[in-house]
Amino acid sequence: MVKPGEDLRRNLHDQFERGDVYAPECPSRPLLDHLTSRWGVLVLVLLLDRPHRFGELASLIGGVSDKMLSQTLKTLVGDGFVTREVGTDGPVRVTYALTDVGQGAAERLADLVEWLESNMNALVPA
Amino acid sequence: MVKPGEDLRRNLHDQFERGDVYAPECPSRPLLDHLTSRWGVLVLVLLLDRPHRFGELASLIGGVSDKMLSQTLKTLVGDGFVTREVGTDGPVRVTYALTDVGQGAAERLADLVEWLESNMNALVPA
DNA sequence: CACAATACTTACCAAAAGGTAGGTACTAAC
DNA sequence: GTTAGTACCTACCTTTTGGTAAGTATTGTG
Repeated sequence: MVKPGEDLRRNLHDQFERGDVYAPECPSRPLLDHLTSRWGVLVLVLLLDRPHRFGELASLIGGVSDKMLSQTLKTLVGDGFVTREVGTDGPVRVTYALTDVGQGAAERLADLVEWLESNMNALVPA
Repeated sequence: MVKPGEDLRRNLHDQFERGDVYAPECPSRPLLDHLTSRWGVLVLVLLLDRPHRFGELASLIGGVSDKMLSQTLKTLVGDGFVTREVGTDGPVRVTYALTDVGQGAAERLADLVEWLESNMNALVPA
């Protein structure tokens, strides 16, 4: 029984005790999209090493624009993969770090990235 | 020394003995994009179980259109992650399977997906 | 020969992602 | 007060992604 005014998110959460990425309406779908987004992967893997400031990420990730980086970070923070901390004293300094869940995801993404970097040559020359 | 007519792909391959996804021109970048594409992930994880036919993939992956599925498969075949085999006898039957490299990638993606399906509830309710 | 099934492809359109350039807000240093 | 640095945001535009619907090619069945 679902009352019309009730929170849809809550219903989905109840409906999928364990996620199923093959179900189009499962909340894990957007999460997977964010984790595997073009810039999201690269950000998360960098944060696995240590927390980074915005400008550090921007210069380490070749080809990313300010706009995309800030958008990507906002999404990851919103999902709960990353924390955003603003330095109180001095000029503007924002540091991004992994949450506990973010750490779990980032480890698996780093595994994929490292595998790809090692095995790239088995793919490209073909 | 690079002659104008020479194969750019070859140069890039020489240049990056080991891939570096943080370098914008590294060939690993597009490969990572294909591996982590919306439908690519789901296809590869399914193929980890066993080879599948086009129609099977279409019905197992909720929400994918024929067009996107065939485009995704074409890309994965082109990269060398997946093989495409057409049955010689009888009506049209096409079977997709992982290559050896595809297997390596798919295992890592499956790891990520399974982690996400288990940890989804630590993220969504927040 | 008509019809169904499978695996596509094509044309058309809408939405999302992404780039560039410029602007903003805050602070510190000169 | 002016300038520089950091971390953004906004408007504008192009490219890519993705959906729908229709059509194609091949083969087997009746």
